[in-house]
Amino acid sequence: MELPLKIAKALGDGSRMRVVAALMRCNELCVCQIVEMVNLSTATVSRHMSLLQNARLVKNRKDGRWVYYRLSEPFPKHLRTWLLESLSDSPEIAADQALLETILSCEPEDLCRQQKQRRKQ
Amino acid sequence: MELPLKIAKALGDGSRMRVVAALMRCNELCVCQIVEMVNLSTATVSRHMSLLQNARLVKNRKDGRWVYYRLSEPFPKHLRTWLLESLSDSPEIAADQALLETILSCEPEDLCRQQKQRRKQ
DNA sequence: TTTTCGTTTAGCCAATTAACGAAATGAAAA
DNA sequence: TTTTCATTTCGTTAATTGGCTAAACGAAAA
Repeated sequence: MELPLKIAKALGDGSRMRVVAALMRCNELCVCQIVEMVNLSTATVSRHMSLLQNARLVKNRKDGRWVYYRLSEPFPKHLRTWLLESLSDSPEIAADQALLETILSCEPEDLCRQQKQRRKQ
Repeated sequence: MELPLKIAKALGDGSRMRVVAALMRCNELCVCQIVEMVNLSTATVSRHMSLLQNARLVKNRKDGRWVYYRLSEPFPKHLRTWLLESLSDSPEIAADQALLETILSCEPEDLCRQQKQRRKQ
């Protein structure tokens, strides 16, 4: 029961469910992109991601200074289907999706620069 | 996202996951039978069950003084499949299953009487 | 109606979790 | 090597959750 319980706990938080939903469509996202989407501090997002990783729902890949997250392979198939179905009509997820298109249209470097600017204000 | 999030939170507790797993095999269980299985106070079990009901994972039926819980109809199909798969090799769930056979072999009335006895000790 | 009794709700406390800012890490750039 | 900078870890605080006992509820029995 340990792993399925970890998985349920991992999905039992709004921000983490939004990230998983985003990764089901996005292939991969780096931390700063996720920060931009969920609007939480980098530290908080990092902790959320390590929880998701601990539940084996995501894995990461380092590219230079950036860390990219994507869904784990294999991601539990039926869990994925349930999530897709039950989140298909969620306005929050749809809004995230729209926001992500903007986020993905610029380079992570630019995103980080913008976030740094905002922090100074 | 509200309902799927409620569902994930509801499943994100060991006792509640055990109850759902039990109900996937058992058709229905009354509160005192669940108390016997998870070994928590009646009040705590009742609170867990109302959480599961609020996530629409279970529904109840009153029969005299007893309240029986069963999985909701419809229970999310793919979620059920994921749970069955991922819990199939869980020793805790197997132990619960064995315990349930004993529990189900006596009438709820007897079970309640025994529990009351134990409380007096 | 009054009593009984299985279940639920209320009130409280301890443990867990989620958030942040600050400090540490570690890899690329200078 | 030293600096830079995205990310992670640490330390703290506020909010949430899970547990209990006691009180309330509500239906059946007396």
